[in-house]
Amino acid sequence: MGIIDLNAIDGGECAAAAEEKAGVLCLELWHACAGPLVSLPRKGSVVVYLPQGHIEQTVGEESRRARTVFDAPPHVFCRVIDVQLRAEVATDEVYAQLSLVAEGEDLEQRLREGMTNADADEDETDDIGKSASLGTPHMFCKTLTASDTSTHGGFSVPRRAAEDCFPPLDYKQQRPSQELVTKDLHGTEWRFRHIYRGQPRRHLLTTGWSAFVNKKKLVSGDAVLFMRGDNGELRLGIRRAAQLKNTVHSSPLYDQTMNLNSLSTVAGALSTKSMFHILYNPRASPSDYIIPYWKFSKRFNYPFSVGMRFKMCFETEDAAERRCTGVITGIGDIDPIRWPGSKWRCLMVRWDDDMDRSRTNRVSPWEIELSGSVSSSNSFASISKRTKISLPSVKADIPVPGGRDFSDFGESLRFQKVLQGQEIIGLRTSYDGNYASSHQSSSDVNNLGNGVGVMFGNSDTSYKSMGFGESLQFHKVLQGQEIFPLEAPHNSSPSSVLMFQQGSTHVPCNQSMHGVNDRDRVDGISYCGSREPSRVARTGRGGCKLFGFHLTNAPATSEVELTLSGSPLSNEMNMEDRSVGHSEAKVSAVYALCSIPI
Amino acid sequence: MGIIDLNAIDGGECAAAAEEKAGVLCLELWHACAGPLVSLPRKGSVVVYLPQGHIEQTVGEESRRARTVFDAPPHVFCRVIDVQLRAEVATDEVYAQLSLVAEGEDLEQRLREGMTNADADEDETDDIGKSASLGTPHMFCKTLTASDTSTHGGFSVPRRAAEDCFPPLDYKQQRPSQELVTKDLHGTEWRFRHIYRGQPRRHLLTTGWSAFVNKKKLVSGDAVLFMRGDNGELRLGIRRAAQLKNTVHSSPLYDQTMNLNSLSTVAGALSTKSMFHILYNPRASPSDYIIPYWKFSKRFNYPFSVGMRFKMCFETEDAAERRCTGVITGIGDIDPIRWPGSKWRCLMVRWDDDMDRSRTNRVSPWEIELSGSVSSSNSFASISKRTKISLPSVKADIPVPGGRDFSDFGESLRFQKVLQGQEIIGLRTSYDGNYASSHQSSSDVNNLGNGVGVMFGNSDTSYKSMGFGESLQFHKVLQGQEIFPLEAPHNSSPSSVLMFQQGSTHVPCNQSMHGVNDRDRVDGISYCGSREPSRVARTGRGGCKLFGFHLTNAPATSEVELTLSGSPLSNEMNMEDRSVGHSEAKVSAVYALCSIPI
DNA sequence: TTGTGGGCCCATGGCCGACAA
DNA sequence: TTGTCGGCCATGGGCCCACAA
Repeated sequence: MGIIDLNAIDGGECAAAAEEKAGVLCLELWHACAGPLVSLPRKGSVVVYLPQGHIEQTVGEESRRARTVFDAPPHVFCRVIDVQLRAEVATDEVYAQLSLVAEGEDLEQRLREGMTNADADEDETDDIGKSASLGTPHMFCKTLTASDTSTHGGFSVPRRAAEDCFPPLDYKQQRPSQELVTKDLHGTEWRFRHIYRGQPRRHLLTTGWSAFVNKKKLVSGDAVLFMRGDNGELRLGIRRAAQLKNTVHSSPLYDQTMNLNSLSTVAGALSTKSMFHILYNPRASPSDYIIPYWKFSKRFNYPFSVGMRFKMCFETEDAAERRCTGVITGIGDIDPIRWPGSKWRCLMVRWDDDMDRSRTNRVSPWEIELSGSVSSSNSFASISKRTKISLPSVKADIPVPGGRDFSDFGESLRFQKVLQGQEIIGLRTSYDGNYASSHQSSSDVNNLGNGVGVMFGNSDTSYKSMGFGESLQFHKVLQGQEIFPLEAPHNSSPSSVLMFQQGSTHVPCNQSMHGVNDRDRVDGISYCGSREPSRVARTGRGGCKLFGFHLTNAPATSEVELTLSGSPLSNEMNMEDRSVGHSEAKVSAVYALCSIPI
Repeated sequence: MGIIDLNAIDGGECAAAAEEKAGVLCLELWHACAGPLVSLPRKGSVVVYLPQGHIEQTVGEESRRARTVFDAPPHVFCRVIDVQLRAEVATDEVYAQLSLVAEGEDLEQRLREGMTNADADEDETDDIGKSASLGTPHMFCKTLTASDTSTHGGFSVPRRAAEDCFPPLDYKQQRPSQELVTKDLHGTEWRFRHIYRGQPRRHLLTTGWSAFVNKKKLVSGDAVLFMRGDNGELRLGIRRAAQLKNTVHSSPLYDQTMNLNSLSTVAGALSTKSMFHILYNPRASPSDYIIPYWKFSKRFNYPFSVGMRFKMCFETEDAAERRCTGVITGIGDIDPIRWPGSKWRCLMVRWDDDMDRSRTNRVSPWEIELSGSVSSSNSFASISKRTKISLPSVKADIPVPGGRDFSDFGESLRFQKVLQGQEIIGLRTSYDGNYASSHQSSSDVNNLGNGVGVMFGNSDTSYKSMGFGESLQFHKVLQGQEIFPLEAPHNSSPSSVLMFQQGSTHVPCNQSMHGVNDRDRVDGISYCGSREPSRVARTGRGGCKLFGFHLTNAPATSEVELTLSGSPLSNEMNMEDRSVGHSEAKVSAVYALCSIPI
């Protein structure tokens, strides 16, 4: 099985005309699967690449490493050399491989000088797929019901959809039926029995449907797309419900790390202005980190201020577009230490309809439209009238003297006060001891515990050092469980000790086990520390001690690296990890911090 | 599920006495699964480590790299710091993690001076497991029949085995039954319904058995072991039939590369005399590369000569020991370039019973016992009488002046004449061009083609340089196909050009795709070049050109690294490899050469 | 003594219309 | 118009003994 070239629209490379047509169909299918909100940049156009967002969406070891070595500006202007449409073999998830080359700084200079319209062509996004799909309306998308995915029955085809997309049946027959031959994004063939029966009569897919559901691991809530080309060829795609996409190995990240440029390679390519590749999954995250130049430049110097109202489009669960409104509650870099001046999700917002609690409270300027005045520049008088909440405005670019200090963000940033203030002081300690040398090496660990620690604090206090003599008791660390977020203590005293606590806001976190095959993969681990909020608990005998942990300042996600020590035989630790067979184990996890209340 | 510490025999670290007992049981179980021929060195003893054999058993990228950088003597004397018994999570395959430290050269010096009995204790192997299992005969091992593994029925327990290992049943009842609770090497619990029924009555495992077979992916021919500890606790293990163990990811090699010291790290540790770890699977290969010192030293300077007869033990398919006899047909280093003076599989042999064609025709001196005179040193007079074939004896240690020349091995080594003569002259060229820069970089490729090349030849000729202007036409490169061995030309002219040719001796070769998950893994590729033996063919348009290849002198295996160039859209190349999406692809493969006739 | 196969029961998959939202 | 349910049948898993090697 090979990966079908979804990009044959360019022609030239593809000799056979039939294949080219299939390519066009695939291109449409790709966009259909990607959803209405996804648009890709055109080949040859200029985009803005935000490494910050790229790292944020990259999970695991690769991201961890990149976060420390990535020394690139927050906004990189790139020329799009090539756009390749792809689909995950395992999940059918669509993604694009973008080949980019960093542009010279003159372009950026022009932008900073206010020449925002230079080289800005609003039409530069790749709307081929969209317009093409408008030209061929023989497509439908249905969110699967419980009955559709049950083993008990088949797939109920909406009448309009069947009449539109499937070859017509002879309705004069008692139970007209036919066999549908379809191909997915990979070119794999799927055959279904299409029958028109029942009382009242309806279109159903029976034989073959169950196998499809099983193979694609579809669950109710996922959506299937059927698409008929002009030549009558049927294609089908799937669009999964937003769910656990965080299986590292089923995501394009895998390729990213293994076969293409790793993040560190990207960093190198940026500095040398050579080409690099990005596997870009626009559905993986609501915030894009590849932005058309015109879109970015229009917003770069826009005078946002707290209180402004705005609109923003989301994709609803049934893959439809939905407009939401909200108000800007704060402005400020999400990571002023590492990415000062970045616009990546620099706007803090509150939504008018708070029904969806999980929605992000940080957006990037180019994601939103200002209410009332969409494209014009300075007509926010009307916006000011609507302002209901008055919060102190914060200057966007915060100076970072010495690279280690940072300013007070004001009250509007209070919710991230503690966590963003954390910084690493050389804690990346790997202890590869073993039975033979563990005793002599334990002194090193103790040194680490006493001397080095995580520095944290905020502008109200000086840095506090937390030693590592403290240890956490680890309870069951079992396969399939989830990792809980690091929570700040409930009392806001700056001297409180960070702790691991079982919380309600848990983020399914796939531990990145480098190259582990599917059978052995650790899908998630869970741990919880003391339940008392004030102080971490000392472990008794047998448990695993926390010898160190490590926090980074990456936006909206943080990372903890635990060095555990303890007998794997103990009841208090049990982990599907071969390295636990040794006396030490290291656990690295990345999880979101953005939803932590303080 | 965690990895049970199988090594609790040491005590001390493990607090609970019950767990310690379980550890003892696991140790026995480990040895039972490993088979009767496997013995591990004792902690603290001295062994001889043969990097050559280690590399030979390590497949893939890691081995490829190690083969070029490993700059260690062929025999390294090491102190065993620790021995950890392990079992593969995926396959239950047993292996051991050995922690070794290279000893000073004085020990080796003593050996070379003939003090073969110094520090040589024949009792130094770890026979705890064996003797313990002799002390607890409550164990049985049964090779699974078709009925045992069928979904139709359960597991038929041999009567003696059931009476020996299982708790007694009340035979007065109509159909006595009980539930057996067993644990495997990982501590995972398996419950079976044990019933005594049928006409005639017999012991059966019914409920639970099928799940076990499915989960462990047992097939008929595999064997299961049941073992009852003194406390009545039941353990079970499996011993798979020799089969496709060549799934890279299911082998301990994975850990080797990822979590522990890689081979290159071992090379470093050897030079600095620091500790290194080896994941040692004694069942993976018939030849051990970790040898007890006494065993090695007894044979190191032994005056082997062609014609000597010997005995050797093998494990038969039903896990029993079997003695085979043969005659030495030649003596010589398997790789005089890289490992001069190595004793690793330096004896060429012919077996008396040629029923098993696949048996190796090279053995190491310590693997065999000389017929008639086993332990005494110089009584090979009787052996000489038996000599039937007279071949010229070859001196074992061949001088390698300048590190690049080599001597004629004599007629007995003729079969490896051409291939062993090859050597690399700095060919490891990786071309990571891309669309943007491929044109300007092509000159580099041409430079490579004209200037650098593989040097090959033998003692009869001077070195011949083969340029890389030549190119091979690649036909279908498809998933699932196999790679064919590199064959020397059929005419023995030393100026012949090495070529890729479709041959009868193909070796299933797993391409090592670093960290690829199971679905995407390239299981094998095939290629064939021109069918005319004298000259490689020039490719026409569209095909893939061979820009370079690379041969190493590793024993019994060789390696070719191909740098391909060509459009992946062309009909002549199609590969399940995403990197082919670029203009270049690199293919690396390792395969055996030992069975190539010339 | 034990490997294989047939008999039998039952759980599940899967196709159907009934019914109602 | 279409989601869910009960009816119904086919298939296969799994427990039983018969028979024979």
